[in-house]
Amino acid sequence: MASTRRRQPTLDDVAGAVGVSRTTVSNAFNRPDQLSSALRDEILRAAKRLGYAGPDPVARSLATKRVGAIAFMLDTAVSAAFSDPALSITLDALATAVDAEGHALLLLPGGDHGGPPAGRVLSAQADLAVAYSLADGAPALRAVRDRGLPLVVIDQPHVPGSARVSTDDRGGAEAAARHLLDLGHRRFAIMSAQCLSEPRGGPMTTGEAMGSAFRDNRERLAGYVDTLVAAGVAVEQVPVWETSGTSREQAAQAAGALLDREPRPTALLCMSDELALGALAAARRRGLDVPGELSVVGFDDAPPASWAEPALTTVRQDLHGKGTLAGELALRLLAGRKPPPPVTLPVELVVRASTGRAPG
Amino acid sequence: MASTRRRQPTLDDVAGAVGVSRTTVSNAFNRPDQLSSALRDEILRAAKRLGYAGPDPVARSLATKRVGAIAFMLDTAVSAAFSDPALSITLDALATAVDAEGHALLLLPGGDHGGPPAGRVLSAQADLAVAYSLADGAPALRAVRDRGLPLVVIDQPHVPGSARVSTDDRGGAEAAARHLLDLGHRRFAIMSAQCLSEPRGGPMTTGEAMGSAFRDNRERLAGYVDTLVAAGVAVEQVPVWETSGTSREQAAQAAGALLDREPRPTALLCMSDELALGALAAARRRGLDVPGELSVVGFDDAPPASWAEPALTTVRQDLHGKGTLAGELALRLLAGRKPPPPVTLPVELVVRASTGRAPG
DNA sequence: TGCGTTCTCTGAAGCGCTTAAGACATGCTG
DNA sequence: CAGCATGTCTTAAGCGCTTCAGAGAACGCA
Repeated sequence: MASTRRRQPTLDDVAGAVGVSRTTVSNAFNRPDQLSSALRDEILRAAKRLGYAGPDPVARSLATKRVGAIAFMLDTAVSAAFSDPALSITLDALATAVDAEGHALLLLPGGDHGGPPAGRVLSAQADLAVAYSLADGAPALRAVRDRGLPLVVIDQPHVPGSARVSTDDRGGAEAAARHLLDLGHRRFAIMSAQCLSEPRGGPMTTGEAMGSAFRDNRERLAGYVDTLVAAGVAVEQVPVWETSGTSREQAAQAAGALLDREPRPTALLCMSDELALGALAAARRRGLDVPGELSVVGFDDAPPASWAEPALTTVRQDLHGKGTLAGELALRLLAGRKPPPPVTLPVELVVRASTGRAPG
Repeated sequence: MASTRRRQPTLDDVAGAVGVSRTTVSNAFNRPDQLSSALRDEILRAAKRLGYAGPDPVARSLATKRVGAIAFMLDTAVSAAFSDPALSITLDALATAVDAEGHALLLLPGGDHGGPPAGRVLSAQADLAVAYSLADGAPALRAVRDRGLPLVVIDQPHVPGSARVSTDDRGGAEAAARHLLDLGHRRFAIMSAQCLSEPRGGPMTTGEAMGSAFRDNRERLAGYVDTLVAAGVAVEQVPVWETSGTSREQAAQAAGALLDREPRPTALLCMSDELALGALAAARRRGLDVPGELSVVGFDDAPPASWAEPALTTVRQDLHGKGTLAGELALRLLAGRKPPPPVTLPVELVVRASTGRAPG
């Protein structure tokens, strides 16, 4: 295509130049033990002279039925992905794990329906797909199945035939809510990231929120709500706010809306650290003392949680371990082995400085 | 391979089932105008019935000589990439730009020599490569050339035949240094990220630092040093510290080492916001008032710079624009057009609260 | 009616590589 | 010296798809 790129030499060119068969040249690159080292050297020299950089990856893949890449499917745009430390860490661990076996990551960012467009998935050059927190019923998942690609899902409902790793979202949320109840709080508000496949932004009822297309959302919400209900909190009075995006600024705006309500909540349950950090910013702007007048708890325990001022009370999950495990599962499926039973990773409440006794 | 994955049907299977030629089935998927819509519907129905999800991407690529992916080559591991907001933003903008034309990003993380291993590049399934701040002479660059892949370089020395976009690193550094000189500072220290291909961590002379394998490092350093020298500062007295990694904690440690020296510097020139934010943390731990006792300036103006406490004085570059431009250049090369002359994007000093008059 | 178009569909040649199977010469064993 | 293993290289059949160059039939127009 590129006019500047003139035709690259092929195996046949090298074979012709040296006067051997194409197979021998292929072996020179792939199976050095299959030919005399003298001939091999000659072939490699000729290749270099002709500007042959080695077997064409695409042609090789067609012949071997192996690409050497793993498709990573996100719900969000790449931007949101990278600005979310929780995802970054998981992705990194995954990349490291599969890199060891020579697999690179092909990024398939989200489109409009809670995941990448099906067309992208169908034409992706990959041996396996990893789905990270896609919306239920995302078209991408169907496309993966149609193609017969092995699949690893992270923080999503189980897909038959695929490997799965997820987090004890509900347990973590319960622990967070219980912690605040123990501190005497009774007026709560909940901050949620995007709930529905079609993001909206703004207040919603707990009922609406429970209809979230995202499993981790539903689980965390259920953990909060069940715990509050069990403690006798009138949950229909608990406002839930969906942020309009994932940036910290958007989180701050959402938190502001919640904090400007009367009566003002004394405790904010946030479904991620980024939301919680936005809430801290909103509180600061209003001159609200945290934790004196407002307690905030996050989820994930990503690095910024401990840098924050005040340091964030949050639910720790092993992000790195999650990614590593997902990578190992991927390698396992690629090796032709069966997916093991789904794994749920434990969480742990980390109490820091952003939560305190309820005021008054 | 995967024993669970049974043979997927091919174009021929569909053609056989419908009783048409393979070409016609191909056309049904790729060029709907080449056949009657009745037949097309029948073919699509048959495909669905047989579980044929569309043309195999690899085979299609072999025939069309087009993959639909762009290799993104990093110096660092994926982790560092994602924890660096400057890179995240650039990468996102790039991804968005090329996504519009149907290209996904293939991530090639760094190995040991200032970029991904050559072997990974040679076997990467991509139509074009983007190099982001690789070390000079990284093997990956040679591999790209050997393969005859089009190349876009970001923040790197120009490579003949490739497109290039970079930042006015030197100008930005000069502005930062001048700002501090104007505030009366005379005792400086410089914090640098990884300088050499082989990271070391620790103090280094400005001479060593100028031998950095990374162009942006050299340029920023030169900007600082030239400006200080021109103002009569004894530059051999200015300590330079290379951090041992890119995390904020590592930056804080490096800054701590600098702040514990006697006489303590009153101004810290940091080659990135992340380093500067680490420095703020180190100052806080030591009870140093910023900007009363210490001024800190960063580079990049990524979002966390303005959230910081105190908000960071820094050199703004248009990270999003840089990524978008790189993406456009990539598309341009893919369209077979010639690379335009290298572009250098302007920068701008943003004065916030982390810099003030020199104490005393 | 005759002839050039247009519409549909087919044949066949690749794209560049891997790999099973086999040819041939050589060395080794008993 | 027969017989067998070993080492070296070749032949040829794919991998699954795209696309150029037609073949026929149906159609329009003068």
